Amino acid sequence: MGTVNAAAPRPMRSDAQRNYDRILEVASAAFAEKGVLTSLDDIACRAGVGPGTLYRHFPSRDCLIAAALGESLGRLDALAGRLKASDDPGAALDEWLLAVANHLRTYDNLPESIAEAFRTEDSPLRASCRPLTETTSLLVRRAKEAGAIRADVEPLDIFALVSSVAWASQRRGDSDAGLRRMLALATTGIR
Amino acid sequence: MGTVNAAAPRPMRSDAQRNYDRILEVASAAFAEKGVLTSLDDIACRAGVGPGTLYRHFPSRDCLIAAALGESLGRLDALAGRLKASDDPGAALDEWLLAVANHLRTYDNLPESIAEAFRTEDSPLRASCRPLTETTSLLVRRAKEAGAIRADVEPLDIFALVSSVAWASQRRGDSDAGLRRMLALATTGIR
DNA sequence: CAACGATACGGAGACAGTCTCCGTTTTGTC
DNA sequence: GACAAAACGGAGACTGTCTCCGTATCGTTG
Repeated sequence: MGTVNAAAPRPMRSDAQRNYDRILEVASAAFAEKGVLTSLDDIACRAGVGPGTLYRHFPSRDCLIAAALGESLGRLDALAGRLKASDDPGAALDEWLLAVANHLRTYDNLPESIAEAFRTEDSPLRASCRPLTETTSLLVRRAKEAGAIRADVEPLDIFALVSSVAWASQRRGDSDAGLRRMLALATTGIR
Repeated sequence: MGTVNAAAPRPMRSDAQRNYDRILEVASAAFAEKGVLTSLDDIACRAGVGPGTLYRHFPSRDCLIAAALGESLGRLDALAGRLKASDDPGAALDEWLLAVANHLRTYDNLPESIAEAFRTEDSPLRASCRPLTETTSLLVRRAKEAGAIRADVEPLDIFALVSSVAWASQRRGDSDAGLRRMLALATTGIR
């Protein structure tokens, strides 16, 4: 073909970009303050746009959540890079799981949304978790090879375990220390 | 005083009793089929009563859930009786925790509702869990005394752990075997 | 058994949230 | 500056929650 390739993503129009940014900014704040179940119309309103505009940019709540999670995800990614180079696979996995659990607590009710997203094939929120599950898989494999954890636990089980601990600690309003404790308790069994 | 005691709970009027029963019956079926988040107006409709009637009998969704849980709770209570008499505290606790986890999976989304109920002092749903947490405390104490589990874990932590496993296994659509596996994995740490 | 007060019913409708449709406005290009 | 494409925004359809109050039913009493 003549054109370079499939999606030539022509840049957003300036007003569109501006609105996109404003919505994202307001949404992040709202999610942080009231959890991911906040009214979307309300977010649109606070961002000074109509509901239609919000839904055009982010067709579903999950899209918006996924976008708002970008920053936290970036931090996780940086950590992942460091941990992949670690020479203590057991400790690396521990640190990673704690970081993932904390990520899941970024917003109230986030664990529920993510768990739900995992039930539908093409959820944007699930897609945003991709690097997260992949890193988990890698670190689990390394830990197994190093004999730091049992050979018969699957990465997905571990992810589920961490999610559920994040869920519980959020429901209980636990502190960071509380999360750490629960996570340690729940993950003892993988060793 | 002359009267027997405080609340002389005069019996329901016959039509009220009939409606109460019908609502409960329909609600149980609806919860079992579609989870505890089903539309209450819809339940009222199917029970052949107006929304007002439903809300008079069960002022909140939690009230209705608590009432619908009665049967499962009865079964748990019977099991509790047996386990309290067991001479193997470790095994008794294991069996109990599995039963509790299964109870929490009675309806879809029940773990969320219960976790939420635990955040408000006078929730009817929380009240309905009372015998459940008490039995857990007792069995945990016995298991500690027998040296079957660590002395530094609290009953509430264990309850939270079981809840979160029930939550996760429900979100994943796990089978009974799956639940059993996850529960074993998550509770290894208490030993 | 009639009549009356207490009890309970039920549905209209207020309210909140989601999401869409389409007439209008803004943008960027020629 | 004019035109087409892109984007806006808000009215409103729809769903679910929950209440209020005029009406119906029940059970008791004379």
